[in-house]
Amino acid sequence: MNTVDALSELVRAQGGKVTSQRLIIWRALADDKTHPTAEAIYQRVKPQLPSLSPATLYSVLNELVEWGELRRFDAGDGSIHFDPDTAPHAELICLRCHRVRDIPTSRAQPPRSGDLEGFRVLTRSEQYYGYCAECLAALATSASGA
Amino acid sequence: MNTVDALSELVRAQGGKVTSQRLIIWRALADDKTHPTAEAIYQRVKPQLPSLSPATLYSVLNELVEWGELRRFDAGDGSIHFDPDTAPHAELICLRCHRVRDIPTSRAQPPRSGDLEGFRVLTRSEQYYGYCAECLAALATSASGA
DNA sequence: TTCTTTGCAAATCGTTTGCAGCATG
DNA sequence: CATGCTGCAAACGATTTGCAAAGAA
Repeated sequence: MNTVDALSELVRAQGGKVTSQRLIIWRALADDKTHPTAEAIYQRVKPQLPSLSPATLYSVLNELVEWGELRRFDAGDGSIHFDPDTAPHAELICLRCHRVRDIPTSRAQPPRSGDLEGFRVLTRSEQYYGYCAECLAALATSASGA
Repeated sequence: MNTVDALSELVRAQGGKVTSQRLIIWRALADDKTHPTAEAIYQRVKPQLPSLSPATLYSVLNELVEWGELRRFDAGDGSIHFDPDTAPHAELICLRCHRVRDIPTSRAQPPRSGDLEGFRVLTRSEQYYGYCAECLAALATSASGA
């Protein structure tokens, strides 16, 4: 995600307004590596902005996603997770306990531009789905136990 | 996604039953490259199984996801999309019109196993978010027009 | 002042749940 | 025959909507 200053300019350039709600939500997201859900972000921001309505939060999150500043992904636990980290990395997602862990990705090779046909890429997302060590153990136990 | 035969064996190995609902849904998904939503799959299967309840469809889809046979991802249009294609490829997703297009990925390099700490990877997912040519044009128009 | 954004609360809609009957193995 | 699965319909919960009031430019 960009800096608060850069986002402010972006909003103004679009004829929008830099409100305190936007500022507080942007700051709450800065440098976040926890892949929070909307609910988690809400709880985090609430103390600084007790009157914040969920509708506003969703609206701000959605615009960040549309600007390519925030990434939204499905961890399979029924709710959507957000990630403001635009540095190249991948997520390891357990299909059983739905925990999410970041891992480095050595390669940051975008697809050949010839394949893109005019598409402008803003963010990339990479996920590895499988089972974490704990769940593998649990599955092995239940399999032999049954 | 695996073949119907392989899935049948997998189900039986778990003490499950190969029902006609599972078979029909599996077949409907085979070789699908359209990234359908649950709703789209429902409409596709309905004619062959008019009594199918959404609950059953979701149940079958969810177990496929947990087995690593089906991939689920967020295209930002409010509903979840599915993809049975396990061959290495990436999706190009437009943040404005939410259309999804497949592109080849030359590299299929999994992360160094040292980083995985016992995690067993079943499927990988790669998405590029941005704007398609049409939406870029529309954005340029509205920007100059306003 | 003007026009975007907020907050509220109700509405929406995709998805899940609980349970009785049914079909598979 | 035993158990897992299905269909139904209600419940659920995350996200969105509409509108009047508030605040940024």
